[in-house]
Amino acid sequence: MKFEAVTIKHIAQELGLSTSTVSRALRDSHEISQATKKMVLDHAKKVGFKPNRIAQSLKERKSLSIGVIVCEIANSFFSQVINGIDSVAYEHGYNVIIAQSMESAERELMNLEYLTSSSIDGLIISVSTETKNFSYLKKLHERGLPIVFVDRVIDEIETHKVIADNYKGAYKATKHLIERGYKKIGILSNNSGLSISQERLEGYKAALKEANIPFRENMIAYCDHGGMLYSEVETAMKMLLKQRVKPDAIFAGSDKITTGCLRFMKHKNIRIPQDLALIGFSNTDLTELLNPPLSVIKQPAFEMGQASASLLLSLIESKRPQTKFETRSQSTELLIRKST
Amino acid sequence: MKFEAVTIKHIAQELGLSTSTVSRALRDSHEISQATKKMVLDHAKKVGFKPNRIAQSLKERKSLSIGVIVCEIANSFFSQVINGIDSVAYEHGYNVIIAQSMESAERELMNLEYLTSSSIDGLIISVSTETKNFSYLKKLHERGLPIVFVDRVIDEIETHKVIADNYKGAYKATKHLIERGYKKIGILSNNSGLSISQERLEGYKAALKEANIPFRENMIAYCDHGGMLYSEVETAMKMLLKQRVKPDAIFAGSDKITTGCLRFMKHKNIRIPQDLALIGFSNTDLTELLNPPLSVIKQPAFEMGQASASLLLSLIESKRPQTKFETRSQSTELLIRKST
DNA sequence: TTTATTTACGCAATCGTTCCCGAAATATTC
DNA sequence: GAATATTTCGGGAACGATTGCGTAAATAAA
Repeated sequence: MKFEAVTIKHIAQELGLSTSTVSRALRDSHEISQATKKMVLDHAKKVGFKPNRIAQSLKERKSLSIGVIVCEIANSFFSQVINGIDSVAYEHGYNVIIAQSMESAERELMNLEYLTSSSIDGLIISVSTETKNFSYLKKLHERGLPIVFVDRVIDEIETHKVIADNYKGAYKATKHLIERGYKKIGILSNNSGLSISQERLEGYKAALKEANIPFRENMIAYCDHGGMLYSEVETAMKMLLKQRVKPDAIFAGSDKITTGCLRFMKHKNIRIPQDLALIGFSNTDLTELLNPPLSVIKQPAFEMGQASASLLLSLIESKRPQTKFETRSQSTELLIRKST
Repeated sequence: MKFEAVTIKHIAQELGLSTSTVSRALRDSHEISQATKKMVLDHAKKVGFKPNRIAQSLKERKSLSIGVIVCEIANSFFSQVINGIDSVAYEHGYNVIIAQSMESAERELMNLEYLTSSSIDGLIISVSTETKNFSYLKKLHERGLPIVFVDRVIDEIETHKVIADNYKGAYKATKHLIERGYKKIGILSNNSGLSISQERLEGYKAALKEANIPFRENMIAYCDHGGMLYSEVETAMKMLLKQRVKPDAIFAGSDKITTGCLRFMKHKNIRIPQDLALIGFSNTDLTELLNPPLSVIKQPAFEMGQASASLLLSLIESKRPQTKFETRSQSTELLIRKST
C-alpha cells in the first residue's frame, strides 16, 4: 500500500517552474518575486503539499527526531519523564522515538544500535540496572552523538545530566523516619551499580549519622532489577526480616520497589506502620489512596523530562562541540502520610 | 554537532570498488563473488558501517516507522498498550513514534499532521474524547495511509480495529454488583461520543434489564474528558449523589474515572462498600493495594497493543489494498475485591 | 577456433529537497 | 547609451542507498 504524496516536482511541473524556484518560494527566499511566491504558496496549499521530511533529513543530514531509552514505559516515573520530553520536543518540531530496555543490558544495546541506525539526532537515556559496560555508549558519544542522561546517569561520560536530588530526598525520608522514632531503618535499594542507588544510600547514611545511629551493612538489601520482578522484592524483604535485629521501618529506593514492598507487607499481614513503617521513592498519583496512604518521596518527573529534552536540543542545535556540561539536580518532594 | 557516519561510498573508495558492488555485497547479492563479499563484509564490520536508514527510506519510499497517538502516555492503560505495540514493532524492525493528544481534538489534529509529514508508514490511534470531526483522518485513510484503531474506535472509517470486549466487561461488572445486592447502580461514564462509552453503557443496561431493574437516565453521569481532570469526576459524582434516589453502587467507565471516584469518596469520607460500592475499568497493578482493594474490570492492554501493531504491519506490508477488515475484540477480566 | 553463456562488476538514474552557480531580464548609475 | 548592479529564475549537483542495464573477462559449448 502506498501513500502517494505530492512533491515539489509536481508543483513545479503544474506551474511551469523549476523545482529550485518552488523550493525557494516555499522557504520564503528573498530571491523569489512576491508574485511567484504567492502563486506557489497558493497552489501548494490547494494540493496539500507537505514537504517530505525524509528527503529533507537526507539533505540536511539530520532527522529531527530524538531517541529515548528507558527501562519501561509502563512505569509511572518514566512515563511522566517521557511526557515531559515529548512536550518540549514537540514544540521544537522533533519526533520522539521510544525504546525500552526492560532492565536488560542486551536489549539496551540492541535499542542503541537500532536508534542510531535510525539516524536520531540525539539520545536521552536512563541506563538499565544491568548495564555495566558503557563502551558502546561512550563510542557513540565520542563519535559526536549528543547524549543526555536522565535519572540514572553514569560518570564515565561527560555530558549534560538531569537528576533528582536523590541524596537530599533520601536524607529527608530517613530523617523523617528518625523523627518519628524509628531507629532500625532497613533500606531496600535498587541495583548497587546505579548512580541513584549510591546517592540515595549516601543520603540515608547521612541522616543516620546525624542522629548518631550506626549504619549496619545488614540493614541494606538490593533489588537488582529495580523491583521489576516482585520476587526480588520478596527475597530482599525476607532477608531483611530474618536479621537478628529486625528493622522497624523500611526505606524503599524506587517506584516498583516501594509498591512491591507494600504488596509484600500486605501478603504477610504486616501492619503498617505499627509493625513496620514504610516510605519510598514513588511517582504514582495513587499513593494517597493506598492502604495505608503511603509516605513518599516524589520526583519532579515531568520537569526532569522537560529539562533533559531542552538540554539535548541545545546540544543538537549548537554549532560547535560543547565542552561545558551541566548536571541539573531537581529537588524532590517529601509527602508525609499514614505509612510512617 | 555532527555525527559523521561511514557510508557505502567510503567503503567503496577504500576498497577500490564501486558503490553498487559494495551495496550488493552487503545485501548478499548472487552477482558478487565470494571473495569480494568477504572483503566488503569484513571491512564494513571493521569500520562499523551502518546503513543510513533515511537514505534507505527515501529510496524505498517507506520509513519503517509507525505513529501512535494516544490521549496520554502517563496512563496505565495506554502505557501498557504502547508497551505491546513497541514489542511487536521492534521485532519487525519498525520505530514507534509516540504523540499525545491530551484529550484535545486540536492537539490530535496537530499530531496527525505532524506524524504524517514525518512519513510514517502507518498509524495506530485511540481518538481523543473531544474529537467529533473525523474528516482529516478519513482523508488520510482514503489517500492510503494504513490506520488501525485501538480501544476508542470510530465507525466512519473502515479498517482494522482492536477493542476490549467492553459490552461484556460492563455487563459482568454490573451483574456482579447486582448479585452482591446492589440495585441502585450509578454509572460514571466517559465521554458519550466515545465508542467505548456506548458499548459499556449497553452492557450495563443489559445486566439491569436481565435483573428487571429499570434503567434510569439520572443514574448516569458523564466525565467528558475521561476523568483527566479530577474536577469533572467530582462534579459528576456530586450530581449523582444529589439525586432523589441515591445510588448504592458506582460503576466507573475508565481508569482515571475509577481512581478519581475513589479519591472523591475518600475525601467525602464515604465508606466503601458500606455506603457506596465501587467497581470500574482500570489497568493499574495497584488496585489490590488500594483502600479498599478495588474490584475492577481489567483490559488486556498489552495484548491489545500487540494485536493492533501486528494488524497494522500486515496492512503496511500487504501488496495490494486491503478490503477485508477485522475488529478484534479481546476479553476483559473481572477482578473481585473488597470494594463491592 | 568460434560462438554462446555465465560471472562479476561499473555506470548512471532514482527517491524529494536544498543550494551553489550562472544567466537572463530588469533597474540603476554615470 | 553603455556599464554596472539587482532581481528573479533555472540547471544541476549533491545527500546515501538501491537497482536496471551494459559490458569486459572468464568459462563453457559447439
